[in-house]
Amino acid sequence: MPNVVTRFAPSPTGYLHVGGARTALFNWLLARNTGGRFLLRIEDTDLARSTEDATRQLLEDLSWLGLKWDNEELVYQSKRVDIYNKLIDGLLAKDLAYEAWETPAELDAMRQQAQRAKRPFIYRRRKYTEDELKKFADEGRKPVVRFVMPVKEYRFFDHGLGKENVWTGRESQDFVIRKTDGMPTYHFAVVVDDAEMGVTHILRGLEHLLNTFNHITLQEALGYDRPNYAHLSVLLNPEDSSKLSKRDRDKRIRKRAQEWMRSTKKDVAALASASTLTGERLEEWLNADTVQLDLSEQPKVMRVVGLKETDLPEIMVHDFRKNGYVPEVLNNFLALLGWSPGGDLEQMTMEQLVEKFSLDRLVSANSKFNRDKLKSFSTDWFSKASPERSLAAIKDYLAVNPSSLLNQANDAQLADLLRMNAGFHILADVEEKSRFFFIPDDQIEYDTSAIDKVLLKNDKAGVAALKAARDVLASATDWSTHGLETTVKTYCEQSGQGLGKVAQPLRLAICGGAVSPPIFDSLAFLGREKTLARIDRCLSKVA
RNA sequence: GGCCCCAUCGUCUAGUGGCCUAGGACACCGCCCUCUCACGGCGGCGACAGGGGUUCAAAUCCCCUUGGGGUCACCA
Repeated sequence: MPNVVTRFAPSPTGYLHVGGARTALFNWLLARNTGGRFLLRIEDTDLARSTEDATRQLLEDLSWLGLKWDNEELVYQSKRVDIYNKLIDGLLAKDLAYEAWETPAELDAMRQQAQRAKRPFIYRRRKYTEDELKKFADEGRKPVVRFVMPVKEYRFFDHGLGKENVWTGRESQDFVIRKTDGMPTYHFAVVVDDAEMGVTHILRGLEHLLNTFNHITLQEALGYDRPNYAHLSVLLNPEDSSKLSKRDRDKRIRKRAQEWMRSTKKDVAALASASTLTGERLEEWLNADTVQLDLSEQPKVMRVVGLKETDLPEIMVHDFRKNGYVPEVLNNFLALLGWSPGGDLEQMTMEQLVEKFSLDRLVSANSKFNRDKLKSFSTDWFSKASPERSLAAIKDYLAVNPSSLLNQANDAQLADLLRMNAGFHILADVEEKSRFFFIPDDQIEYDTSAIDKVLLKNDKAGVAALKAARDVLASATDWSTHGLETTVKTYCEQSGQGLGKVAQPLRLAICGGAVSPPIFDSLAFLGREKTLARIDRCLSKVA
């Protein structure tokens, strides 16, 4: 396959959705596999929705994934309006397109009428009388331009489905190619740009399957070659098989907020004062699925109802990054959704993915996005990654999590934390298990059920063990992981106790709970002074 | 609802007419390891949606049914 050119053409609506990331990845892989080019184009013809900030976020995610595009100059459709208009004027001159004057409201009424009559709404060309045209002009109406779709059979070969797609064209209608604001529609711009950029292969979501009939017809009218098409299966939510959507995170928060109000018997006013949002705003949000909290409001509610960032379903590439996934893992996992290298091979490097990728191994059935499997890929990846790569990963994680306490750690300490947490799934797990190191000694909060179980049970056996262990540690000469292990284990043997009887009280004293990295690593990392201070504070709490 | 696409364990998938008593991975369950949580090791549970054909032979080809998804914008 010589001279393959693929492209990714997102509309800038913020951070990159994983579905979009997979589309970008497949296009990138095909280009790399064939020695071709991968181009990036920004589809910003919807002026109301496109912002510079959104474009920046999109490029940030794409770069983070490592999907480098080959065009130095980004193509922005909004800057190419003159080109589209010239071509549209050409179609108008050839009568392959025409001006249509219905307002959105009128079209809406026509659709409703069709629906009531139980027939599909199909827009076909109609003649306007002189009077009508004069009336529209007097009203100051602006026309759209519609493309004449011939009523005939359409067909194209789909490399994703591996079959020819046929459409009778009975429902084909004259679709809009220029909006009243003078911008081309997606259908027009996409066809022109793909042709002008020399795109040979278009890999896109299955939701575009029917659009393809419009696009190939436009190509014929404009005299363009037809590119190769491959439509990719849709990524679905594992819970309800709905399409993976940004709203899923908001949905999760709303559900939890409702549970919280029910179980604590609190009302909206209580939630409002605790979260500092207005009751009005919360009321509106709680009662309508269509209303979403914005990114600054979400954390306020989450804190009150006890939701962590990692409890929310990751949807945007940025979400995965913030939770401590690494691009190699996300790419690997995404590649396996709707494609397979064959056989039992699953975990692959980017180089292997590039080498193995081919269109004839695309899988046509929709796939559910299984985060458990992604997480296990991450676990495996970190267990094999070099210390240097892992260190770079956690520094990137901390860069997008500026409020993390681990930002206080230097590189050597971060490397140490990664080592002692070996076996972790994602970097957010390292953070969760290590943040206690960086909390001031007098702000450690003790988990009451852990105190009962570890210290108070059996007539305060744990308290006695902790006191004894304090003395042993206070006189320890070697405060290294290994030295502490020798000291404490020797003490345990001499006093005839299992290590667990001593380690758990110590763990509770230094971190406030029953879970931490291995105890000797933890003690060594904390240091003698802080360790003893925390033990003393813990003992005074239970006294 | 019309039109279109799809269909192997709960999930991602291998399978391209005989190598299939259907393989792997995740999840789940049990045992082992163990200073906690994890990691790890060993084992287990678990699928060709249903019905008709074609063929010596069907998970694989064809048809119907059922189920799931997509799409019906001056959004992309």
